[in-house]
Amino acid sequence: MADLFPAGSGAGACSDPDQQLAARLEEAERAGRPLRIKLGIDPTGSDIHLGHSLLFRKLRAFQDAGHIAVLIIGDFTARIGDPTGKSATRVQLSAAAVEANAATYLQQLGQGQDPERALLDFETPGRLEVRRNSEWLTGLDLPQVIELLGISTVGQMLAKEDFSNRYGSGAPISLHEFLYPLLQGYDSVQVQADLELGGTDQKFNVAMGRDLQRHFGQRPQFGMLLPILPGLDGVQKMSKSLGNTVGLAEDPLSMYSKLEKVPDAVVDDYLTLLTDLDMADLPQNPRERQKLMALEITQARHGGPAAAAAQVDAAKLVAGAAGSGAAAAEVPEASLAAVNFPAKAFYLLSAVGLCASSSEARRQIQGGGVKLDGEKLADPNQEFAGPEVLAGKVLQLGKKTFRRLVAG
RNA sequence: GGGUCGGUGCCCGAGUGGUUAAUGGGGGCGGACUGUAAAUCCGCUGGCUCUGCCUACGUUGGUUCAAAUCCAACCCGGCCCA
Repeated sequence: MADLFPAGSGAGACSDPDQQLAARLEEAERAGRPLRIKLGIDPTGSDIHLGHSLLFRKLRAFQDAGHIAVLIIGDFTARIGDPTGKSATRVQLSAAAVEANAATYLQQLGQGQDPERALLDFETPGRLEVRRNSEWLTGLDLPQVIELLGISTVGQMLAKEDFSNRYGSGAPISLHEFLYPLLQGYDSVQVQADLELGGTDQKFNVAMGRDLQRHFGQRPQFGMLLPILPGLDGVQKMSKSLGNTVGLAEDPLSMYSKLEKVPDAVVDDYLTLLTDLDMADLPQNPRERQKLMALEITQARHGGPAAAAAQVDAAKLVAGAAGSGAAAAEVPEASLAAVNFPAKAFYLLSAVGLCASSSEARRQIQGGGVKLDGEKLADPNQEFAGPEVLAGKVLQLGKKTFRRLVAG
C-alpha cells in the first residue's frame, strides 16, 4: 500500500523501488545494523490527528521490526512554516508556543502513557530517538546557510507546485520560505537517515533531503511516501486548518460519532490506512462497514469497552434520546464556579463554553437550538438564581454538543 | 528606488459622503427531513448578563453636522520598470 519513492532526481532509469527498499533491509540485516527511519513533525498545532497517525503507524511497524525511529520535532522549522499545501505565507510561531505543542505531541504519541495504547514504542531501549532540529539549525552560520542555498536553484523551487501556484497567481512568497525544504533536508543529513517517512505531499522535501545528503557525502535516504488521509468531508486532506480532523486526544464519543458520519467514499481508505482489518471479511452493507470502521479506530485509541460504549451512546444521540440517561455519562463536565449568579440563559451558555459569545448564545436560543435536560429553552433572558438549580443538569446545543453542569 | 493598482467582517467580494453592523456568495452554526452523512428547505452568522450600550471597513491624523466612502502621512501586498 505504501507508495515507495526511490532514486529521486538523479539521471538515468530508476530500478524497481521495492527491490531497492528490500535491498536496504537485507543489507541492514546482514550488517546487523538497524535502519534509521526519519519522521519529522512540525509542532505548529496543538493536536495530533488521524491524518498524522498513519505515518506513526508505519513508523511503529519499523520499530517493531527492530529499526530505529528517529522522530524529529521541527521546533525550528515550525517557526518558518512548511509552504507545502499552503496558498499563503504562514504566520510565524513563537518559541514558547512551539515548545508547548511539542510537549503535547509527545504525550499524545504515548510518552508516559499506557504502552498498550501508545502509538510509538517509547519503552524498548534503542528503538526511538527524539530530536529537535533547533539542536543543529540554531547554530548554522551565514556561510553554512549560503552553502545550503547553493544546493538548489530558483528554478527547482518554482517547480514545486505550491510555489508555482502562488507565484503564478501573484500571491507573495517570502524568501525564507525557500529555506524550508533545505532545512528539512538538512535534518536528514544531521540524523543520517536511511529512510524518511512522509505523506505524498512531502515528495519535494524528501527529495531535497536526498540531494543534501549526497552533497554532504552521505548515501541518500530512501523516501517512503504514504497516501494522504482524506478528511471528514471526504474531499480535502485531513488538516487542522480545514477543520475536518479527528484528534487523537478526543474523547471516545466524539471520535466515534465523527468517524461514523464520514462519507461512504472514504470509508475504505480509513479502513485500509488506519486499521489492520482484512478487507475481505468486512460487511458489504455500507452503513455496517462505516460503523465497524468507526468502532475499530476508536478502539485502537481508547480500548474496547470505551469504544463500544461510545457506539451505544452515539446511537442514542441520533435517536434523539440525548441529554439524559446513559449517553449523558460521557458528556464533558462544565463547572459553574466561574458563573456569576443570577445568570441569564444566554450568558450561561457562553460562560460555560457552549457558545463562543453571549451574542451567539442568544441567537442559538432564539433559533431553538438549546435544551436543558432535554427541554427546549425558549427565552434567552430566562434567569437562573444560583448553581443549585442547575447542578447535575445537561445543557445541550444542537444535536451533538453537551455539557453536564457541576457546581464548584 | 520609480510607476501603477490594491488592502472591507471566518474567506471571497459589493459598496466611492447620510435608514450602514455594512448587498451577495462560500463556509460555519441551528431547525425540519433522511439509514449516519450527502442533497433539499428555513433561520442565524461583530461584542457586551442586551428593551440599551460599545467597537468595526490596513494604521494614524484631518476635512465635514455626518466618512468604509474625501484629504495627508505611514504600513503592507500585486504587477511593470530599475
